[in-house]
Amino acid sequence: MKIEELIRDKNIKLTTARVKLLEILKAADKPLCYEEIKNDISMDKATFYRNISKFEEEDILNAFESNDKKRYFELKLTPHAHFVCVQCNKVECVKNIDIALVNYEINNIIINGKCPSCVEAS
Amino acid sequence: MKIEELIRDKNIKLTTARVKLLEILKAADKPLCYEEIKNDISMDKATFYRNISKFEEEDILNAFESNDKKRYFELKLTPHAHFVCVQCNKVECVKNIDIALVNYEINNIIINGKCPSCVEAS
DNA sequence: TTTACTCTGCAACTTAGTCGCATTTAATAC
DNA sequence: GTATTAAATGCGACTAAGTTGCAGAGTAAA
Ligand SMILES: [Mn+2]
Ligand SMILES: [Mn+2]
Ligand SMILES: [Zn+2]
Ligand SMILES: [Zn+2]
Repeated sequence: MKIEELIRDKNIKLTTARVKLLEILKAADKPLCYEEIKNDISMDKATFYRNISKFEEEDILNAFESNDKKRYFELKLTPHAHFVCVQCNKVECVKNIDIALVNYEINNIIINGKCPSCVEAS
Repeated sequence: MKIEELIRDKNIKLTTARVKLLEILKAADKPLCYEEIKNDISMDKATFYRNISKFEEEDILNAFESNDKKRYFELKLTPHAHFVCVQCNKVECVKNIDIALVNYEINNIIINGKCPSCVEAS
């Protein structure tokens, strides 16, 4: 999946800002928030969030609210769950978990709790 | 489980504000946010959140961040998951879902997606 | 290269939740 | 009961992630 094609397939314009943003998200091995991305992009905060919204509308990415009041973003590739540590706020991908709810449409599963190192430390 | 005993078992003072707050949370059949509670309590917003933090420290309640950027609170009784609709922001309890992660400690499972009525409407 | 429309940067704004501080209240001791 | 002390409260000011309005820049198609 090439980034440029990903954008052209959708109803949005191909800009350098968008390509850069999608490249960063594609290279990431976990969901990222604005704070983690801002130093690697030149676009303004408002533009960042407007582009994120566009990507959500176009069904390119998934987002969820973490425990630290920040929103985390990840490209919609293979569906999987996420773990968020309520102590150190680390975000991890969790494959191999499957949940089904009849008549519901599931976008994301977030598991809140303590990660192994925070469990051990407490 | 009587509210007064619940407080006395813990290392916090028994105040009318706390009793009222716990009664509301106990009577609720789903997690509630400050906005949904504020009209039924007389305590200040700061006091509300400070009490919620105390309850969390004392392991009386669970909290999670919803899609609407509000934090939802529920007494820690029988463990179960929660569904949050990304469209109408409705919060529901979901029993009968069980997830285990070795070496992790799970507090809460939040399923994000569209509820049946929002699925139908779209 | 013109035109129409989208995207962008900037600055001002919104809002759930937090913090500092002076006052009140609950719990314990006398 | 009254005194003592530490915790709880109300108020107003503050924080910070994210949003919005607007004017100018860039993209796509003709
Ligand atoms: Mn992931
Ligand atoms: Mn519940
Ligand atoms: Zn952790
Ligand atoms: Zn819904």
